[in-house]
Amino acid sequence: MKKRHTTIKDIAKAAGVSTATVSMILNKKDKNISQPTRERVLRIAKDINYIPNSMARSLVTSQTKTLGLILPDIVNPFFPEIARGAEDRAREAGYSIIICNTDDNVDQENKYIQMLTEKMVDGIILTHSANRNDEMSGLENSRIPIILIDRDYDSPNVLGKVLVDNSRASRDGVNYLIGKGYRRIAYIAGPLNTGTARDRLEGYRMALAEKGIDYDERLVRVGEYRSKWGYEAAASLLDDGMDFEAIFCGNDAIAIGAMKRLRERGIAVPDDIAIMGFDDIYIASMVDPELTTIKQPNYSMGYEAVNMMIDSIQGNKIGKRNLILDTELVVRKSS
Amino acid sequence: MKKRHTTIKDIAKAAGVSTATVSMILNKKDKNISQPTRERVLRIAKDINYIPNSMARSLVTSQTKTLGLILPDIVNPFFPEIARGAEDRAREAGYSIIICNTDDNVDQENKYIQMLTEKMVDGIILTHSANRNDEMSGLENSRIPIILIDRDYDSPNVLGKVLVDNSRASRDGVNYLIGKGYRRIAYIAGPLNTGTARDRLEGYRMALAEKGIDYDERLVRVGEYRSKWGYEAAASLLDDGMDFEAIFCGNDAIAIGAMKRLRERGIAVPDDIAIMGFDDIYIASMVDPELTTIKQPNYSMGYEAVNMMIDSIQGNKIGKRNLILDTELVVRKSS
DNA sequence: CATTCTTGGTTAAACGTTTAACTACATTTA
DNA sequence: TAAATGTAGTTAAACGTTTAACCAAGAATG
Repeated sequence: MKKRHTTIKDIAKAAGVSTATVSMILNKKDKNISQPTRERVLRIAKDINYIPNSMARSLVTSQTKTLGLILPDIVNPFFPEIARGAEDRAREAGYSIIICNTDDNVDQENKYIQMLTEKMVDGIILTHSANRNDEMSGLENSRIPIILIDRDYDSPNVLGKVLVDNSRASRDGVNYLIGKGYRRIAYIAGPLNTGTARDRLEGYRMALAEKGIDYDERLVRVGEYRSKWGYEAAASLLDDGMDFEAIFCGNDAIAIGAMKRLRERGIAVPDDIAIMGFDDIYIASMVDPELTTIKQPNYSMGYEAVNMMIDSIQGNKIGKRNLILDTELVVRKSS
Repeated sequence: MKKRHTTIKDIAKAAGVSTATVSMILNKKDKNISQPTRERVLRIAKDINYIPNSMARSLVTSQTKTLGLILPDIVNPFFPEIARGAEDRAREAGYSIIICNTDDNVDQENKYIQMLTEKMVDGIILTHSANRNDEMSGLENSRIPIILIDRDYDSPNVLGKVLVDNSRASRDGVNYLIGKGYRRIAYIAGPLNTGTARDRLEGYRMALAEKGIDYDERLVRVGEYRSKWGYEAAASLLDDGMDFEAIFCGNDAIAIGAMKRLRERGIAVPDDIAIMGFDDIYIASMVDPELTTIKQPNYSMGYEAVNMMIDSIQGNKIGKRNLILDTELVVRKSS
């Protein structure tokens, strides 16, 4: 009593036509099929509740209508919106998305690329985890098209990129702070083995340089993209007796951690010290005071990456394409 | 110049054996294959960088090693952990996960079930979106195994459930508040067409009843699971001139919204009014004051659901199985 | 009226695996 | 020594589609 699914053959038999005919009708490649036949076949298909088997189809067309989405960790509030944007565009185009969490582990990433290759996905959207010291990444010898998202990386294998200009965004943010009159601005950075952290730090330095403010490296702390780090770094800045009027943070998580510590020390934000984040994660508008930050277009990144992928799959070989999306300064209460 | 992948046939030819032999070796069903042959085949497979085509395999085995995960919205901070738990267990077992966002739209859910069926996933993990007025749900005539998560629903088609006892958890939470001496406790509920909201409200009433506190319906507001609703409901409670010492909220989002409004009105939490949430989302520990709440085991829910699914796929037909996971009262500063 | 087009299909191969059934030979066992 | 068992494979069908190539008969064209 093996559960057999109804197939195109069943329809063919019931309708008294060949499977080819059925296939053509179901795929609307039916210019030369008579109306009565078409209707009969469609009717029967509906009656027996026919569901196509896309494995079989994929085997012959070598298209799975499936995309892989590899990112560090869906639990990190930065990524769900990306995933959602990706999924939305995918659905519109009839694609589905397999999701993979790497925890920024290159080995894991490589395994996933391999797995997705076996599953014959039509493309991969990748937030690449390679650190600078990249041992040969699986990205390099993948045979399926890859679009990079959020993090830049150079490889002949990537077909496109969707990024933001972190350095510029960061510069704009610091400029805003300077414009508000703050001069001594501390910076709590993320890990410098990531390109985003390097670029953001560079933007910070550029902004200072442009306004003729000296770069004081004692005001800069390098760590991780986590609120725990912000919490620690803020303490260390205070304990070192630095004087500063504002803290620009590598991302919102850091900012929130820092704010927490300042609050514990009885320092008022923004009256005593202003705080600025980066990302505009969901939480940013809910903390007290609401966080001024630089909004990354996460949803759009996901959406556009998939869009680019689909464009390219459908043969509009636009060649290598890079998309730089705009960030937006979101002024709230913390500055 | 069509891009052809290397197949098992290429290996077979190069090794001078049949494809069956290669297949057996690659799948470790190779009891009666000689060691030299085995080594030769493996060698060649590696050399030509062979990658199996799982479409072809799936077609014959009718197993895709893929699971569908249908949930309302991955952007809602409640769900990423579930997704992560699911993905982690899936990966351990060699499965991958297709993710689907329904926005609590039953039509969308049905379309996804259909799509996943076409893709021949081995199972579906579903946070069901049906409201009470459920027009025939696609769940009912799916032919693939379904495991329900977070939201209960009765259907012969579901193979198992992973839930928490919302009513009990809620009762425990309110009991805690009562234990702390609060008597007049308001309740800001989620939408009562969801089972979770109904159960949580019931728990609230039970706790009151047990301690002989009158249920005052003017202290109860019903709305949505969003912080905006908490923000509005808090205002309405205050504006109606109700007196109360604590607010128990249907979830953390509501609680955060309510806290925001109280702050704006200059009401101190917890000194003037205590607040308690439900879920323990990531943000809960970052707001000020940190939110006392009831932790749902989201990661475990995802993990266990997939685990149950895999168990059942692998033939350990344990029959219909329901798993009720424990919640945990997390006492922080807001109460 | 012979030819070409159109209409309405059919046939059969192909996609890349897995797997049940078979073979051929060598070795054990009764 | 005949039968059974073990070893090392091979053959071929099957999974459910798609699609290029073919076909037959009537309609239109020159």
